[in-house]
This record gives sequence, C-alpha cells and structure tokens, in this order.
Amino acid sequence: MTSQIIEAAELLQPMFRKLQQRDELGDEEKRAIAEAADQRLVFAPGDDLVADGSRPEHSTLVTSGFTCRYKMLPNGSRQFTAIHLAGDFVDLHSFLLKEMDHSVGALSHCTVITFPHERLVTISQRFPHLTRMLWLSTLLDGAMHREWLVGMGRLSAAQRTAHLLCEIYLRLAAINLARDNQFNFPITQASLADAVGISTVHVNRVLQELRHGGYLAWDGGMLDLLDLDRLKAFAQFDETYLHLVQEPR
Amino acid sequence: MTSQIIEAAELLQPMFRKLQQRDELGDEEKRAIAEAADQRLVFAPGDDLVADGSRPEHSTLVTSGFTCRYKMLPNGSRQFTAIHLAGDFVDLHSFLLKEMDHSVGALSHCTVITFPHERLVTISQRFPHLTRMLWLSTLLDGAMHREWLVGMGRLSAAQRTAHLLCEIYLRLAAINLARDNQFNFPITQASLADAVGISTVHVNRVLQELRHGGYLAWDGGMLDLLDLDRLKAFAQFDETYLHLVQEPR
DNA sequence: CGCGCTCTTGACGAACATCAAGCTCCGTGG
DNA sequence: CCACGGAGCTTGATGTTCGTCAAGAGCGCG
Repeated sequence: MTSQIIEAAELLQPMFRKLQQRDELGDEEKRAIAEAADQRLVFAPGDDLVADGSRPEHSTLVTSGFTCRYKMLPNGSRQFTAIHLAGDFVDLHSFLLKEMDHSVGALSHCTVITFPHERLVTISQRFPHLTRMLWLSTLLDGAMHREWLVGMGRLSAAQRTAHLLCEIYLRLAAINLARDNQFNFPITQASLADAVGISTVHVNRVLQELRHGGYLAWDGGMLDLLDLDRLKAFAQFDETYLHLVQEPR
Repeated sequence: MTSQIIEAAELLQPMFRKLQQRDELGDEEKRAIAEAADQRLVFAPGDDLVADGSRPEHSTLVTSGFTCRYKMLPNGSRQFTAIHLAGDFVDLHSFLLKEMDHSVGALSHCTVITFPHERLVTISQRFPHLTRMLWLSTLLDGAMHREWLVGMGRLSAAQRTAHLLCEIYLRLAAINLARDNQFNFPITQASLADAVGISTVHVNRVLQELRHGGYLAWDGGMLDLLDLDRLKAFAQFDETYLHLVQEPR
C-alpha cells in the first residue's frame, strides 16, 4: 500500500508542477491527493478515456501522453475543445457536472490515474485550499477555451494553428516536458484539423505556409518552433491567459 | 443592516433559481451568500464591469440585464466568449485566476452585486457544498464555452446564430425570465456579430434568412422564436450541456 | 505483396469578409 | 418646427479564405 502511494506520487509530479506554477502546495495537500488516487490505466491512440453521455464515478488525471476533449456532431464531423497533457485533470468536470457533455480521447499512447468522486468530496471538506487549487485547474481550462474561441472567431486558420503550437509548447515547458522550442508532438494532421476547426486539406496547406515562412520544422513526431518570437507575433499570442504566476490563491 | 441583507436576498433570486435547478440549496447556504454580498452597482450599455488586465478584489454577480465576456485583439476586432444573464457570476474567475485575461461589458442597462474575495475564501472554508456549487457555476461557463467552440468550428454562421438564441432562451426560461418562446433581447446586430464571430453585414443576412425561414421574429427588443423545435433542429441544438438537472453535487 | 493510413496536390465552388452607399429612426439644438 | 447628426440597419458588388472532391504518392504493417 505504501509503495503504491509512493509510486503514485512519482506519476503525480507533472500535476504538482502544474499547480505549483500557480501557488505553493503543502506536503499534506500532496499526500491527500496521492492517497485519493485509485487505479492506473493505459490507453492507445484512438481510445476514449471518457465517453460523451456517461456518468463517471471517478475523475481522470493524465500522467503521460496527449489527449483531446472533443464533441461529435450528428453529421459525423468532430471538433476538439482542448488538448490535454501530462498533469491535466481531464474530467474534473464530471465530478460536479455528473453527466459528460463531451468525450475525452487519447491522441497518443497515454497513462492516467483515476480518483473516485467520493474521495474528491472528502478533499473538498477537509482541504479548502487544495479544493481551490483543483477549482483553479478547471478555471485554467476555461481560460484556454476562451482563448480558442477568440482564435476561432477572429484569427485565420494559419494564426490559430500557430497559436495552438505556442500554447502547447509553453504548457509542456511549464512542467519540464519541453525545452529549446521543441517537443514531441505525435498527432496527425487530421487531429490538428479537428483542433483548429478546419479541413485536413487546409491544415496541410497551413503547415506548408508555416514551414516555408521559417516558423517551424516538423518531421515525424518532433516539432521544432524555429522562431518562437516571430511565431507568437504572427499568432497574436499573449500568454497571460495561461496564468503562469505563482501567488496565493 | 438586516434590511440590506433582505434586499440583497431579493436580488439574489435569479442566482438561487439557477443553482437550485442543479441541486438543492439550504437556508444556511443562502444566508451565507446574502451576508457575503457587498455593494450594489449599476451599469449602462457599453460600460465595462470588469476590465482586461485588472486584478479585482471582489467578484461580480449580475442581478439584471445582459452582459458579455469579451476579448479585444490588437487589430481592433472583438470576440465575445459568453453572454451572461441575471443570476450569473461573471467573474468568479478572478477569485482564483487573480488577473483578468478578458473584459466583461454591459450589453444593456444592468445591475450587479459584488462579493469581496476574502468573504468567498471564508465560504470555501465553512461551506464545502456551497463551494462546490460556486465551482459548478464556473463549470457551466466552461460547458457553454465548449459548445460555442464546436459551433465556431463546425457549424455555419446561421446555425451558430440560431444556436445562441436557443441557448439564451432556455437559460432565461430556467430562471423564470422568459416563456412562450419569447424574450426581450435588446442587443445590436454588431454585438451579435461579435458573439457569433462574423461580420455585422453577415449577421444581417443571417437574420433575414432566419426570419424568412419562419424561425423567428425580432422587432425592436422583443425576440420571438416562432418554431423552437425546428430552430433547435436547424442549429443541432442539444441542451445536455446546460445541465438543467437537479441532483446531489 | 497488398492494404490502409497519412500526407500531398490541383481544380472548383461555397461561405463569408470587405468596401461602399443609402436607409430609417431618434434625440438634440437652433 | 425643422435641420442636423449619429447610431443602427439594409443592400449590392467584389474578393478572399477555406471546403469539397478527386487523385496520387509514400510508408508501415500484416
């Protein structure tokens, strides 16, 4: 049992780093999370971690890999509403919303840890500050949703694509999973299309435009943002919405 | 002091109705909110309730009128990320995110009540269930953001417009501020354009299309959804994301 | 070896932006 | 009482962005 908790604590590092970028976490709070952990699960690309319409009894924390939050339309088209990384709780939503109004899928091989809702209720009763930090985690999701909305409404497809790559790089860097403006990004152009809200054909053209503009190189899985400052300027990227500031919350 | 609290409780009715659509609220919880209320303020159309980049010391609850959550781009274009009604907390976000990453503006004449963040911290320490309900309120915002994102990515301008009107009608009806498929909606076509992410010229054409299709009538401020079922079908509207179900949370 | 998945390219059309102008309505001041 | 101006709504002409359809190329995998 003890060794399981220690093992879980290891996997929880990305999440701790994510939260500690925003406020300090006490040892008691970390232990409370580690003790609330339940199962470790593994998913392959294309698998669903959480299905639309389901009523999960637990919430899921991604510990490695890339996942997407998405919604299917009756006509078969698909739209991502977020991309999630290691350290992200992908369905804290279901803890209070109860019924899922969208699905969460694996974009790459990924590992997760589940947390039974009843243990989250206990945390909300005993650890007010930790509760606020989990709440904060869902507020960060909201902030990213808003940024995506602005892009969808007022930026070009190329700008949105550039914006997304800037966002993912900064989020990965914040948990020490990327540096030197490059990171492993093993997703297909079709997935990128569903994230940005365009067709796969157009994604292809946008990527060529960004490559020829000297903004990035992307061979196989490895993505290299060759000129991050210029890419940010092109995408009108302002990282304020990521709230990467440590302060009392 | 007592009369102030009672007066506040009156203004809080839309918010109580909103939350009670999702779970029961105890009298103690309602009193805790009423006692945390601070100032009553009034805004005119075009005013900002909360400014991008500011660090509010209090959170704002709308008690009447229409407000929008929006972001300005360097090139002067604007995009709404939500429309808020009576009963909506428009910047619970700043309670934990601290710095605003967007603005909140008044679309009509509106009244609000402010809640100092320190009193919200106290609530989070003493009322775990009420805290979860406030958390839920921000999760509902997130759910609406996601629905808007799907529309922006995969629906036509006309469908998005129709979808927005369905959403607002159901939200108003849920707090007893609309019925018989009609409601007062005093916003300009330019604002609607910023909500839906298109140009004002195109909004005009879309509205004509919806009018000629027999979906709605809109003279002056009063909007009448003449055939709500058909409008919902056209917009692929599924109200699941509004989570209008009362259950323990 | 052959199948399926992903990426790529070209031709064409639809959805929407932009520009420009004229309209109505309404409040304001002379 | 009317002239004026501004805000919002409406319309037409034109251009751009992006979707759709179709086909082929590269590549890994069974």
